Amino acid sequence: MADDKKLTTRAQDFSAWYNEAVLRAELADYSPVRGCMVIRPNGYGIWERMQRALDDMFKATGHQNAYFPLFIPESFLKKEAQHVEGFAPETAVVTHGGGKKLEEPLIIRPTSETIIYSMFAKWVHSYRDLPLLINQWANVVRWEMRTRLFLRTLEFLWQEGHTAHATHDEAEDEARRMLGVYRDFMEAWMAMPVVTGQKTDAERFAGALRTYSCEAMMQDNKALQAGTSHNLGQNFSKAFDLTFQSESGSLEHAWNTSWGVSTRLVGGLVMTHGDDNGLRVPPLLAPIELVVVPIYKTDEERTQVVEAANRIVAGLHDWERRRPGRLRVHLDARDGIKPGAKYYEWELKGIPLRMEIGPRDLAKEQCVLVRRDTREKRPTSLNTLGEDVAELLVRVQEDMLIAARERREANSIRERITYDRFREVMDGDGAFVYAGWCGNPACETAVKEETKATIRVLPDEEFRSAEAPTACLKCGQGASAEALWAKAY
RNA sequence: CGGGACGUAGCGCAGUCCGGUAGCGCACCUGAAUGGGGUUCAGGGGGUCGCGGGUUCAAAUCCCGCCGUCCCGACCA
Repeated sequence: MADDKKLTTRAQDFSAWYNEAVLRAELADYSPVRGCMVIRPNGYGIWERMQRALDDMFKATGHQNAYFPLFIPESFLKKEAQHVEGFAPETAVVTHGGGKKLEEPLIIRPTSETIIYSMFAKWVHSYRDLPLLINQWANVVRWEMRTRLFLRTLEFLWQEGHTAHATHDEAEDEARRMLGVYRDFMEAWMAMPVVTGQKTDAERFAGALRTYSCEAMMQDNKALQAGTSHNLGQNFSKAFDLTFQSESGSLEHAWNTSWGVSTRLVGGLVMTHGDDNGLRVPPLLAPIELVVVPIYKTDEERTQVVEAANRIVAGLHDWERRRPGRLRVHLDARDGIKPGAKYYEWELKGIPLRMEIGPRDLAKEQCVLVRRDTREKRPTSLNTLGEDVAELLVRVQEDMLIAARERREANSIRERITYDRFREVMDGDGAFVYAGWCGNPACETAVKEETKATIRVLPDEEFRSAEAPTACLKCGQGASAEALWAKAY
């Protein structure tokens, strides 16, 4: 819809709005291969900043980066029974190489547990080799039936951490710790609040003992599984003979964890913060934090204003040396495009802060700063510009998280709810519903069939309701746990 | 794999019923004016009409076959 200047209204069709927003903000494009996407520089810039921040966090928690092969022998995948059952239906398989049929087909990794733990088995001999903490940045392939830009593509970029530990408790601590790292990242960097907790057996990773996840609420009140962390127990170490000699001399199987987040986060960012004018990117992740738009009529004015703008940008660069990290500022000096058109373009891309500067401003030694999140305009003196910009960026980052959290809570139901009412809610606007679960998988399945909602997680304590639910949402029998029920992407 | 729709310029579409010179909007290029929230005017470039076959003097249009995409279900980070 190149001639339609406004984005589709979210209320009418959030999915249509999402596709439109992603394409028009030039985050991604469709590729010639169905279900795969091309990430454009603007989208990759956001992902790159996510990558860097996460990588720093992984380094700080003692993990090292490594790289493992794209191809996995078919027999490897089959070594862990649940794992192959879970992933076999969605694998891409290479059967020919060099013009000849291969003796053993090669799977294009849907995830790397098998190849990584087969190597861990070579590297680990003693309890002194543990814990082994590895992360890899890679692309993986899962042959999904239905795809959506960023949220579910056949091929996607991600990070997968894989660790080996001497005891169950150490592995459990690691899985929980990395879930916390994800949560911190999503809230502090993405301004995207999440509910953490444990997955039910139905939603557990194929081959894991326990799966933990971060669930974020999108603007259509659906949940997005934004990151997962698994305690794999000894399932893979037994399948790949990953053993070590303990301090007491006995031979034992190691305990593994794995955890990952993907380019799906970029989609989550769009679905959390976007509005009818396009994206809203939190300052910490914005490839450009501040865009300067000069305003002028005549050529003389243009010369004068652009020169002044260049001076101001240089001044900001000078000032920024006192601030950690370089201020990412862009002067949009393109001629022949009216300022209004530039405003729309940068708003569409979600640049958090805009500076408008023209002859009238220069005469008053000021400029106008405009926040993308609230679109609030504020005249600002050029003398204190550095401090004001820095302060505004911090405030925008904070306010976006607060706004997202308020929206989530406004669409959460914690009061006791009947199943009929629950069905109405799920048929209507949807919500995060905190209600009891008896622990019976049959109830979970029945609800999924009837409403398409599932148990997203059994929330961690801090997310649970003040009063523990007493009855199962579906069967009304005694509740053994509180569950977060919602529709999901 | 079941149900529905579509395939015509970079994007969005009209034209198909009723066969007769390949069109529109946006984007792009040139020029001029304009410039504090999506500028205006004038000129211009760009398409084997998804692919293959058939009917016909003549096919985007009718017939047959194939391919592809999107939406709705089952699968999923």
